[in-house]
Amino acid sequence: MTKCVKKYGKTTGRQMTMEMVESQQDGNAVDSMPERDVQNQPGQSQISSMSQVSVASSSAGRGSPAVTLVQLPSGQTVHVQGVIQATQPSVIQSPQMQAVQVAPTANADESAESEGIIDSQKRREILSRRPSYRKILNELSSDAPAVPKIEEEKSEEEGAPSGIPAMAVPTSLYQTSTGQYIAIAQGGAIQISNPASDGVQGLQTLTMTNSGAPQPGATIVQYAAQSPDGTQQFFVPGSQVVVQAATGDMPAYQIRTPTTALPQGVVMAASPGTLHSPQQLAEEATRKRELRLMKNREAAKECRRRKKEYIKCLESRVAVLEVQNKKLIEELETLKDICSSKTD
DNA sequence: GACCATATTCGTCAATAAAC
DNA sequence: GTTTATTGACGAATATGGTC
Repeated sequence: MTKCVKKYGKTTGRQMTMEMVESQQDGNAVDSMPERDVQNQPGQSQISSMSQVSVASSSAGRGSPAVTLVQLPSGQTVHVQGVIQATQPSVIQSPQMQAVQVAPTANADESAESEGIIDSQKRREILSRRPSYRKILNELSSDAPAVPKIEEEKSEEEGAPSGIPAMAVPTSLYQTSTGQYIAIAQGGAIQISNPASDGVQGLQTLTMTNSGAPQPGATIVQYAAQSPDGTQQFFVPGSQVVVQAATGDMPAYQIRTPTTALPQGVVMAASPGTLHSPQQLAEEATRKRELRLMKNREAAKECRRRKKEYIKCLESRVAVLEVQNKKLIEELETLKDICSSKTD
């Protein structure tokens, strides 16, 4: 694997550059592509492979621009409408471009007085963030149909896919020391989510059918990292224990009645709504923080994925524009030749 | 193999935009 | 105005490649 050239240090500006360093032809999956917070994308650049872009043109009707088919190195075929197009919004929106144009004031004093305000406004505008990658890309795709849209996340919002029973809305969420998440839904269903796996594949739901009447007060989940017999245990209401088998590809869970007191390493958490003591409040705050961190963690992952997709889209666009540019140059040369032969 | 430099990945924080 | 989503920035951990 070839190394990447570091684009800039940490003390310098961290503005995103689209400058690519090396090329990689294999078209890796997004997740396998190396990145440094997308400061450099050695696995992304296809600029050097422009020679592999093939073009097929077809003329459109009168007044409408010709449609060009561009075959990208990745095998993707892109329809490019017209060689000369109306000005399109730049896909790379510099924050400076968003700076407010301040009209000159007639009164110099007022101007001086408002200078500080204007400066702060300008600074604020300059520092303001550009629209999200999803938005930029979707706007791009509305301008140019060849640009793929970043799809809205549907897997979570639209519920479980067909064939998989819909999950109950969790009322309490806990994380074990091994990184698994345990959600207790209304009705007693326990959902165990393994963050290492994808989506619902990492979810197991345990429905308590024999737990009897719920205990008054807090819903208690107790988690033991490992019991003496090599299993993971989750203690649930009704003085019962959900035991996870330690071996096997498919984790098996079993409801047991505990025979001993709480093993070492048991973590207890109380559900919201029944908090009274400062300790419980602190636990609730911790729980909320964990939830927030978990959500942000997932959001960061998603953001990075979109960013990679966005950069891939930009690279495709560069490839298309390179081809167009080449065509224009060739056309210009042809016209020049025709003109020179006529004058002779 | 040890060590170093650099690259990559990931979690977190904080600022901002967008949604409500 | 509050909540939620998004994303740049940062640092830590880890991976990778080169040199001795």
